[in-house]
Amino acid sequence: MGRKPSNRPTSFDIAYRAGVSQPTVSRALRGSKSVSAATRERIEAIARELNYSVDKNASSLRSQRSNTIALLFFEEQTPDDLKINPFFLAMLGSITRQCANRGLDLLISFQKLEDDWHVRYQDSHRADGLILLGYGDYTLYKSRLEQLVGQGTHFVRWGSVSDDNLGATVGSDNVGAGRMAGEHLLSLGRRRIAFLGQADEHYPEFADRYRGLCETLEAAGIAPDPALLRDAISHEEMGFSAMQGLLAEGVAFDAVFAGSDLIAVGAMRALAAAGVSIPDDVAIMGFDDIPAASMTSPPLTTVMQDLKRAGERLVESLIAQIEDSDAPPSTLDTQLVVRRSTAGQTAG
Amino acid sequence: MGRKPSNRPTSFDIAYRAGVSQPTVSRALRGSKSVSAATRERIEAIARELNYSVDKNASSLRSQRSNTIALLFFEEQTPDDLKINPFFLAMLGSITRQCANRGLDLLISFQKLEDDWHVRYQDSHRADGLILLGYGDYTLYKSRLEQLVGQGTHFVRWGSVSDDNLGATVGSDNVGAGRMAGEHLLSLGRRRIAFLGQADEHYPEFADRYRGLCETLEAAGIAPDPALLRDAISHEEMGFSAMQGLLAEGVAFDAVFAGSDLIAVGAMRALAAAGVSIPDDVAIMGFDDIPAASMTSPPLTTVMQDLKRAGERLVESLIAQIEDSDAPPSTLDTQLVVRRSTAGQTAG
DNA sequence: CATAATATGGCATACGTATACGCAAGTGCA
DNA sequence: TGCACTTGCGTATACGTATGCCATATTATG
Repeated sequence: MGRKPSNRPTSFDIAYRAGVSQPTVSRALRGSKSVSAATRERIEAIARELNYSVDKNASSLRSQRSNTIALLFFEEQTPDDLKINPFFLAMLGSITRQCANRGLDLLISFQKLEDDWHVRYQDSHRADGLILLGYGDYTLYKSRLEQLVGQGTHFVRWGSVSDDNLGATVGSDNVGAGRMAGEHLLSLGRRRIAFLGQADEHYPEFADRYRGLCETLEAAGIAPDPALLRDAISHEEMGFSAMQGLLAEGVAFDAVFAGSDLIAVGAMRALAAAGVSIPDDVAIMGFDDIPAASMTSPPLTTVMQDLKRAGERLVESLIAQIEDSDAPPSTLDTQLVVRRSTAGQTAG
Repeated sequence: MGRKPSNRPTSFDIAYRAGVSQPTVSRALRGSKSVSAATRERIEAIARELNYSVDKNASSLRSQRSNTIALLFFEEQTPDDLKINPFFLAMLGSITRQCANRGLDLLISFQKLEDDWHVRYQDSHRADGLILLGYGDYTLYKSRLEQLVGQGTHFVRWGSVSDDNLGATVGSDNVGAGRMAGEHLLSLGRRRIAFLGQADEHYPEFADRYRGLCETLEAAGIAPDPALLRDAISHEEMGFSAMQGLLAEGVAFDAVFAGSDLIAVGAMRALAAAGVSIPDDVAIMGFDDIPAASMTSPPLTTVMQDLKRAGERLVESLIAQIEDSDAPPSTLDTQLVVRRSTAGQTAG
């Protein structure tokens, strides 16, 4: 192995040149107030000159703090495929930026929901806390969360805020977004609105979105029709087959609210294949505003989540938890993005 | 700060219960051959029972090996926007999986090309090596690479393999892919093929793709027309304006080869806005096969890079370099994905 | 002027593991 | 039986930093 004698400077080297002790170097570089400004500046100059940087491993070992957080993605069933939910990928950018701003390192990993990921990070002092992202059957997910809580592991997750308080949760206001979607579709004169997405306890986010839709319908005096609710998890294929099923049954509908953009994209394919015109015959909207949403034909109306703030809150919340064991749940507003898939007859 | 007395077990605890010394525990868990099978099994059982896991910081400090690699993304000019090139995001999945398979942790970070990212990782023993991903002005990039080489930092980068050997490089066969694209368009009877992408020393990958195209044209007895070469870096807006420029000049062309899918998508918008029919008037193809490529209208013909193997090679190559200072460059084959944007008149 | 309170920085040590070295017991061979 | 060699493990120590505690110098306070 090409291990050189490693003339990498240590804090002792800096100390020697600065004429101080090693602990003083450590204190100076960490900004301790018990080092005079003059001494600190001298030390900083020498450190810069020698290209010194604190050894992360030694520092973390001694201080028992890694200043690192781990970002864990889940896939329901890893289909040996490398596709990642584009929505979570988009959030990655925001989280990364937050971590950088706060001087935290970010470790990332993809996990199968059923694996033993929960013991790996904090026990080994790799990370001070975890951020969990991923759709997946919540009843399975939940057991893992309970173990994390039991271990005292710090974590935040992205998800439905309303349910049981297992750890800190940050999420969009899914019920509100569902209402907003319903109002939008109603305002276009649509009355028979189908929902594609598994709206039960296994997928609380979908359930919340559906609930918002139902609330709006009921407020308008329309009884939600169970025949217009079709299960689908967040994959294009699921959206395609869910829509095929709906069409096959011959149930009448004039609008579709898909639980995610991926589902919507699949559904649009099925509609196109069946010769249904969008939005003339059927208006359709999705959720997430993934990059592809603006490229479908027609471009897809959707609900945009506030990714930037999501990343901020997730990181902030985790840090709060690590430092004070206090992290209130946090709900984010969403925004409707109207495109041609729900445009009135006038729009091009 | 909620720091508990930390009853987390150490290797001493395991040693005590197993009736052996601490070093024996360490050896057993690392699979050293100088521990008998019986002893190892006993130790492993106890470790499992106590939920012990090796302290990463202590281990890395002592062994001077972090078993971590850092993945660095570059953006040319971070537009305060959180959008990341979808092609690189897709590669993330592959790299992550490779790292997991090899028991490596993966640190990720986004950098501005002009920042001082190059000193941060290896010096501090955060990571054993770097994987660099990103488009960007190569003349600027290059100076950073030279510094990395000077420091003796281990790194691999994704890029154009043909040029100067600054560190290990893994990349697609861009020249070959350019040829393939040219042949495809020629086979459709197109003769006036525009190229959108900055094909100079600043962007070697685009230059390679363009070169492949030119080689094919020349082999067919067609002289490449400089008027059909338009600069564009990999952003949708650049593709849009490049195409607008081309249209404004009134140069005749019947096909477009875009240096990336993002450029192609932008160009398609400009074509659509100008009332040019795709593919009847102009055939267009891109490069990368990003998820959105299949959703444009018409769906975009493109060149698919082998992401799975790319991730494998990048990680393998980096490990080889860390262990033996040996890492040959590696070129990957690409594959043409024909969709309707270049389909013959017959196809739907 | 005496005493107390700060400010500054040194000394000793701990964080938890991995490895060079040595030692004892066991094995093979003559 | 004697010797070289291997197996299996303990002893001692190093990796590089951060921090509790103490000593000295400095200043404030009466």
